[in-house]
Amino acid sequence: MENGFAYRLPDGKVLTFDHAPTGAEIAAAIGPGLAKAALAIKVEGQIRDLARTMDTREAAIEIVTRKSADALDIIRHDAAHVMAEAVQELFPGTQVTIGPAIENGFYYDFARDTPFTLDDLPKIEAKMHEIVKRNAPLEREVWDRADAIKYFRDKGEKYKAEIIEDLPGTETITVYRQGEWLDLCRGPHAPSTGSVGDAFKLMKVAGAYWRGDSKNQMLTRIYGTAWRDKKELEAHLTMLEEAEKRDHRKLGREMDLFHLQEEAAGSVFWHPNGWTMYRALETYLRKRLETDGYVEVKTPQLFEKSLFEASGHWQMYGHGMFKVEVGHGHDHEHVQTFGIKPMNCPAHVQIYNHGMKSYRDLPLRMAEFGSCHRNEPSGALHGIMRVRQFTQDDGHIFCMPEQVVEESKRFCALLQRVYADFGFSDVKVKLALRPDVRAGTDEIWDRAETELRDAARQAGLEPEDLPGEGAFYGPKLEYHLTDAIGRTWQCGTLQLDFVLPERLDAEFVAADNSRKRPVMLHRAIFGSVERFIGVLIEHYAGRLPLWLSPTQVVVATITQDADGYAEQVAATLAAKGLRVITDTRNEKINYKVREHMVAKRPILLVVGKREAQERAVAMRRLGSESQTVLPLDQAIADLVAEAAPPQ
RNA sequence: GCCGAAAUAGCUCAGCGGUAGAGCAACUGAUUCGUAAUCAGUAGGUCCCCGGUUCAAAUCCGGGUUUCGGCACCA
Repeated sequence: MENGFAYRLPDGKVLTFDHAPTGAEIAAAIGPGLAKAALAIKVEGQIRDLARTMDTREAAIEIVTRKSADALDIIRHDAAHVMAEAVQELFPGTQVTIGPAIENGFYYDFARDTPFTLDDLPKIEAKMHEIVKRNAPLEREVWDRADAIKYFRDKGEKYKAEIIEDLPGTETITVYRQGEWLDLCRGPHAPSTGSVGDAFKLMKVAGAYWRGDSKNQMLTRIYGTAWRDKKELEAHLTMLEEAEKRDHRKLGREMDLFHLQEEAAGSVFWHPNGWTMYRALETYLRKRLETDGYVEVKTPQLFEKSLFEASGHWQMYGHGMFKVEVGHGHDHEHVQTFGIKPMNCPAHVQIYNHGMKSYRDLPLRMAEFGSCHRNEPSGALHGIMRVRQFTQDDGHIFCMPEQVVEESKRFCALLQRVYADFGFSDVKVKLALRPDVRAGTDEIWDRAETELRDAARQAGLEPEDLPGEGAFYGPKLEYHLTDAIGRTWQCGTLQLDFVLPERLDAEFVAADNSRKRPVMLHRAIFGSVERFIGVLIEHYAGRLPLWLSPTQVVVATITQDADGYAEQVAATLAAKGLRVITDTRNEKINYKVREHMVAKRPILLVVGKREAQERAVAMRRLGSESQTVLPLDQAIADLVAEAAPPQ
């Protein structure tokens, strides 16, 4: 096409023009219905405003409508702008900063002396609906850089001016106008504010630092959710309610698993039920580790600070450690400073260093359920997910450099096997690469990063790179699992360390009789046992698999006539190692059924006169509306098999 | 740590200057019942802590603690 313009649609059809058309013109050329429904145009995979004129003669294009996968981002970004306009109309003097689309919605950060409160949201929401109804066109304008800075500065929008100043010189400065209001924005946007529709809701207010830096001023952020239609919005709100029902703090209380209290903020009080679950989990993992060639150790809580100075932790993380000063001598005049361990690695190196190691001893896989304390910032604490005292299912593999890939691969396999036992089949891996401040040469980092990546790949996992996120002592693999409602949690980790063996002088005698440094792999599968239990509670919505359930079986009677038989059934089950309780209270069976189901007890065996006569039980499972009557012997055999931890 | 909100019986919550309340749970009694709440009664409180204002504070004000929602942090 010499002087023509040709654009290819997703179905392969090509549309031609004798001039450079706008996206809107292309949509109109396809059909009037589409022209009306169009929100934006995708040119070679890049989303643009419909009003923009095509700047290439040929391109693969696609019209984005409300139904498109990309529509939500546009709707949400538009909604953020509409919210900003609403806020500035209602609260003059409020400065705007940034307002992107995010997962499930959008937010906008405002600078204002008095932060917004929840009470402001209905007003803002009402104003937003008004602005959407005005349906003002969203018009893109290209501005001169200096003019733009002057404009925003004169208007008192110093944050916007600062954003422009920091944009690279090559960046085109664009502004979007919607009626009387305008905002600096890269776009793209739908043709008018009406496209936002009415399926949005403002959710919460929060503080957020300007540019995400805690040294900067705190802004006031408003979060909203926005969808294609009311039905989608309702579905999202229902999903949030579902997530709330799974909250481990709520279930932890209801199932009497644990509690937290003021005097020990960030430390868990495990109740008998929770501790039973905890021990079941620990026993299970201990078995897995044993099978995989680990030796288990136990190391101290408290260390003289010299050990942490030698390892480098005192200097790097001293601010987050709990420190203890102890006076010795007559008047306690000699003060000795200790630190409660925030991690187990220095202690494990001490065990490694005890006695000369030969290359024949490697790899040495050392595991510990190590209790650690970290003085987490108060705002970081969250139920048992983020605590100040936690137990790492920690492990360190001391190996020769040439064993790193094999050991990493082996660990990936073990981790995947463990996760699969809980139904976590979707595991994502991220590879945290060298940070700016780091130990070791570039050659060492090149090799370490490549080895971790290769090992993950060989284990069937494709890592996503996280540049700059690695620890100062080496790169790390982070394992993110996906729970039953699609949320991801980072639990496992595998970190390569070529600094600590050096600092703590770990060595082995090589085959050629020379002294060499082992490589250290730090690894954890659960991460923090506390947090993993929190994840499990939410993943299973409290309906734990039989082997993890604190109470596995309840034997409940219908009348007192069956009490003797019930005790007999319970005793038989207990003798087989099952955790069983009896409920012979003088209550109706309806009441008992409800109570045990609400308490999330997985198996209810109801016995009355009939069952006692026939040596049978009526089995009802949590989540089931019906029950099965079966012979006692069979029920016992079934339950014993089902209650075994994964093998 | 920062911004905002909250804290009342074991739990969920009402009360918002004038005698501390409800439902569920607990306890006692009656009921002996066939698969998600039987009935009646009894008992239960430093209204988070420390100050202040007031004739009078759960309530208003100040400081603190903890929790919640975010942000920042997460060896």
